[in-house]
Amino acid sequence: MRPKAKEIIPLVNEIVERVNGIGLGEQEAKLREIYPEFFEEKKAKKEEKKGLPPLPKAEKGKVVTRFAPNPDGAFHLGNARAAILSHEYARLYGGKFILRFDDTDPKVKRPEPKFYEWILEDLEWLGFKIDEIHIASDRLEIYYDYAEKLIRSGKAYVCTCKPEKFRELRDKGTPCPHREEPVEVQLERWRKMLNGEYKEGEAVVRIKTDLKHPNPAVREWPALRIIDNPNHPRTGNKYRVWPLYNFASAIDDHELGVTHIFRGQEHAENETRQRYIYDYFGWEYPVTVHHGRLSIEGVILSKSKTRKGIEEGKYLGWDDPRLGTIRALRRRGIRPEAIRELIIEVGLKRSDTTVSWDNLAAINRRIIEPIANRYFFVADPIPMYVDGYDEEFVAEIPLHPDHPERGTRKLKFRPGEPVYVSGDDMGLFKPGNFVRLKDLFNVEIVEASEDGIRAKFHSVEYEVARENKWRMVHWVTVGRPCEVLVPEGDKLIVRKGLLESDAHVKVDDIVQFERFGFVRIDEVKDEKVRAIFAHK
RNA sequence: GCCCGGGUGGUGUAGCCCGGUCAAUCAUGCGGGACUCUCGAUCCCGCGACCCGGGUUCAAAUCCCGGCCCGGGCACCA
Repeated sequence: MRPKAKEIIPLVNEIVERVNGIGLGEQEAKLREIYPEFFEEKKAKKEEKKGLPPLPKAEKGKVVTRFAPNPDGAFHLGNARAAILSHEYARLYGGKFILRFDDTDPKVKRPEPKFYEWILEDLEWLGFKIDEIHIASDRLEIYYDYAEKLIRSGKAYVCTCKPEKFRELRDKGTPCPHREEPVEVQLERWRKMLNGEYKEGEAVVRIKTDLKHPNPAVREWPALRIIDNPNHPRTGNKYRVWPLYNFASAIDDHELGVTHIFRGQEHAENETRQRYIYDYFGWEYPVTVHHGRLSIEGVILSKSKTRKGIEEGKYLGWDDPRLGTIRALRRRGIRPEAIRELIIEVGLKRSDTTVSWDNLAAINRRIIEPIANRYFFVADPIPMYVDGYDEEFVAEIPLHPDHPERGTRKLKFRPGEPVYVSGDDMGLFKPGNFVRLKDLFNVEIVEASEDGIRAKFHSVEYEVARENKWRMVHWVTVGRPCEVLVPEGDKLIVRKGLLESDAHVKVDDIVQFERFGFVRIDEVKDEKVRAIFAHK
């Protein structure tokens, strides 16, 4: 057919033209009649695409996954990748999903009590069913036990080298003087670590590895260290020997029966380290899936940057609409299903991905479009004085064009009183131009300036506006004060204006301000409304 | 410097393991149109990509070698 494309194209165009001429309902009816399979196929195809690829070595009912955040900051879209994949596969295989707080660094990445709660809250908001919750700081005795076992079996030792000295030896591939000392000596030092005879930085438990491992960074990696006065938010100063990430993770993944691990590719090398422990104990290492880093265009995800911004007063808090934390997305009116869908779409790729906001917005729009009621919000209002219509006129507009059953809202026009239109539409208000005040009537612009617009009534009928292709604008007469916070990259723009008085909105509603965009109602104080912009 | 990983339209993704069915999927975006009292939604049509070079082969996005580019790791952090 291809060589004949030139002849076919006009034919196709003609047919398309004809089909478009017969109206949508009729088109569908006709199609069902002549080609009923089409509808079934379409559905089947969609479902097939949605799913995640099968998980290697996964047995129905036996998959156990976990998500192990450090509660030192709010949960964000980047973390959500590992979390959602873990949870999704647990559900897919009828398995178990574990939340484990990895709060073993009371010093550099200090956990804070509120983040334990927030993470749980955010996961629940995302629709997670959490089967078990564990907190690493409750489990120190368990880590101690395993550490001692490793020391006894000569697989680990207590090293009291100065860090710089140790690094030097390690890089050369030579053992440090403590490595080969007898077990009794090691155990004695281990006791000294626990009872406080060594101070912070003076001793560390190391796991024996291949001294010639090509990557010096995995050689003789540290498993537990001392922290003086940890003042841990959950255990205070009860414990001063704390496991490092690799040790605690390795032990817990085994102890909790984790079968599949999802984590960022930055952890690939940690797996090599952790495997030593599995080998020493003869355990089977879980199946691991490494994914790339997920970021979203123009949104800040980094915990340290966020914290700094908050401290400097640049951000309103962890849920500032400019941020990529889950609470910030929620505050903007992004639905959990949209986040889940996005992450499933991005999938298991190992390369880093930066998705565009458009992409998330498109998914979210599809979800909220049917639920969001419509209202008129006039940003930067400008009065328009209309001559030539001397009666009161009540415009009754459906709350949602596709759902008349939800009822209507009423906007009243009173002769002699101005209607307010948006400064954003100034380009349409040129003398001699015609515009339609949506659901009210058509006017001709007589004069226009930033201070006010004079217009002349033309006609009521919508059809007149449509035939002439006149543009349509939204408007209010009396409105309640309303501001919309619009995140734009690093800036948070405040749009002030008037919201139609018949808008009975409450906090958490996701609505559409017509011709402005979808917003979530953030606060309603007396008459005043604050909303946060989600997307067009 | 040393050690991993990755490069498919503007963006994201499928395909790569097991070479042909790929003149390459789907979504988003962009352009055009239909419909509609929103510049929204819906529907239709269109645009646009296999990092580069070599090799193997009848046949390469897919296998091999080399190069380039981009991420990540190299903490007594997680």
